[in-house]
Amino acid sequence: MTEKLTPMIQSCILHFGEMGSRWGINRTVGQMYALLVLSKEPLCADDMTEALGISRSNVSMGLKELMSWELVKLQHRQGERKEFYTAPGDVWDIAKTLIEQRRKREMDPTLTTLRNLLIETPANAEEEYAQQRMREMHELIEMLTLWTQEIQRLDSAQLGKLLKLGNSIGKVLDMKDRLLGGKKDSAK
Amino acid sequence: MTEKLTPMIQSCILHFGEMGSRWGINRTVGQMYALLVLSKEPLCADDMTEALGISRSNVSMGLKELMSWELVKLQHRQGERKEFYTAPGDVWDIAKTLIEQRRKREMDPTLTTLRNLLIETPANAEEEYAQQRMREMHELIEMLTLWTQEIQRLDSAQLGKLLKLGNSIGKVLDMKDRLLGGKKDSAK
DNA sequence: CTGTAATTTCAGAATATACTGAAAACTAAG
DNA sequence: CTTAGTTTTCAGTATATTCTGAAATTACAG
Repeated sequence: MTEKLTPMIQSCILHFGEMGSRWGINRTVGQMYALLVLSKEPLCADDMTEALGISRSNVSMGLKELMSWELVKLQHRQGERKEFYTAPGDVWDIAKTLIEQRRKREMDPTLTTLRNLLIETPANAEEEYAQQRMREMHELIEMLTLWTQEIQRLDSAQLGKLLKLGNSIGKVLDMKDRLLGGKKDSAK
Repeated sequence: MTEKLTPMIQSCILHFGEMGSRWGINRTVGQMYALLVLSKEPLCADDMTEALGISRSNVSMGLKELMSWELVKLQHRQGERKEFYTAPGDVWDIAKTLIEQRRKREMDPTLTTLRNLLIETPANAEEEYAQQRMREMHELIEMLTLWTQEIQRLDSAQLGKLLKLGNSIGKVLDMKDRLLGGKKDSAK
């Protein structure tokens, strides 16, 4: 972090670096992405090298990772050999990508594993209990998966509406209760 | 992983170990927790040492971490010096705890940082743009925070209902649209 | 209180992850 | 086809994390 970044922007980049390591991505990749998000203009690899004070090769690997997450867009300029990179302009698009990628990396493999273990016949009482637990986990994770997929469908405009609604989910669930309300107990 | 665990249970434990490292917790802690969740009976530290083939001190540190996440319950048995540990019986309780803890560790600090940066006066056009981005992030993360807090309120029974509803969120959001529908465009 | 079963701590070793510089591999203008 | 600008790869190094055994501490049955 050697160069011409203002303190405000530096702080933000440093923070997302720290947070990055709490998510799957490492510090440097987190910093690179914060830098991209905060920059109005597309940046080339050398810009990032200079701004963050890390090696060119590190930037290259970081970009590779960000690409595999589909978090950056590439810009090819006429008559320029360099590639330029940007983050999507809409923060919600970024969040949706993150949510989807995390689902793919964290939930899908677990669902597969659990499914495979659940088709086995339990050999004893211990395994029977364990399978029951796995069944519950599978059900829950599958539901979370469905939710995240629904969330993918919302575009920014719809999101804006929900935002203005206040604590949307709560209200929306209440509505569900009222609408579906046929069942005699309201379970609250 | 040396002992008397059946292959099925072993596989599950190994998988959650791997996944653990993609979340904040490390492999061993992930394995320990899977072991606890799959065991009907409470386990003591030595049980885990033996089942997972890791050192006693490692188990101790892992338990400390699981306690800090509030993911394990402690059982003190009359006339026994040992402590015994269990995971909550309800998988949804576990998930809620995970969601809440992750919010505390990943979202809250970021909200604080962003808020602090947003009260500063931008020094130039660059900072103005950056602040705009930060404002959007802050708004989005704040909304996600609200959602997770609403989710905390659901108990297992309500969750079961939602589950049976199928792709609940989607339907529920449609309902919202229909209910609130005053606005002339349906934004779909 | 005492003695001992049990847990926790912690310095150092083992392992895993991140980073670098130099060299190889692209790529497109000329 | 050549060549210079640019990106990628990768072996080695630096850093960070995890794990262990031994010692210190705690807790409780007697």
